[in-house]
Amino acid sequence: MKIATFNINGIKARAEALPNWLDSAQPDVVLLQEIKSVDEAFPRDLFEERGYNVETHGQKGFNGVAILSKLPLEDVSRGLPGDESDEQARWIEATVVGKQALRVCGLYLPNGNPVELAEDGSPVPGGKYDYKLRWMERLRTRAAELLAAEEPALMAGDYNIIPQAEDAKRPEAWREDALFRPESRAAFRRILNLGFTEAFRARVQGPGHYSFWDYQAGAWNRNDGIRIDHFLLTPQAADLMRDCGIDKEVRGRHKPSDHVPVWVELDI
DNA sequence: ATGACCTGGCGTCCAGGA
Repeated sequence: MKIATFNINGIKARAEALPNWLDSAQPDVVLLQEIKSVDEAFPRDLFEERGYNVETHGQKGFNGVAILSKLPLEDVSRGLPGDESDEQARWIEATVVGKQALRVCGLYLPNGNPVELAEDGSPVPGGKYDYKLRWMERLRTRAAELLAAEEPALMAGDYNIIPQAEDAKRPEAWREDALFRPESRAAFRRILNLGFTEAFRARVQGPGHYSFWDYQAGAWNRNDGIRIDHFLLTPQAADLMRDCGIDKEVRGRHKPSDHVPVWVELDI
């Protein structure tokens, strides 16, 4: 089973590029981020006519996540638990029903910029960086529950986290950025250290592997990228992993998103 | 050498992104 994550930066703007990629890559399951659409406006037909079941968790203008699956989806849940007042659409999960069940969670982790810190170095409450770190605390809680179930499960999406210096072409440029600051990376490691496998780094070592290139300043042409889209696998899912990769060439196609798809192949 | 983008929205500029 091939499962992909893809931050599409607006479903309307990707109404051609996304189906084209689906037709060439043939993923069984796709976790989408930044659909930037309400549920009613999501063009389900584009995907249903290709044999996908569609589940969305949309929001007007910003954010928004969705799941496409050629296999049936059950027990769909929308919104990251832990804060009833959080109205941002950044989390959706469902069980993919095949020979063996697979729980998939799609996430769009807050960017966190601008970083606002108090004099003691703590994030200013109510600020965007504070929201990011608090969201990651809630993510850790949900992650621990997934591990406790001891079943094949994964959390994939746009984490807005550059895990290590080798995951950026110019790490020094990101030193003070919410994507690379020590608190952000530590929060990511705390989740990993619960017992997840970061799929890409289990397969590929070394620098030069990115999943995002800014539209500005010719970042793509200079390969000035960062790796911020990740797959975290429970041990039961990691044991099933056959391969993992990044569809880099998608960034060079017509009217691309600024992110490219990342995928895993599971023996399930 | 320098500068440089894209998306959605009660829109023709703004907010948000990374």
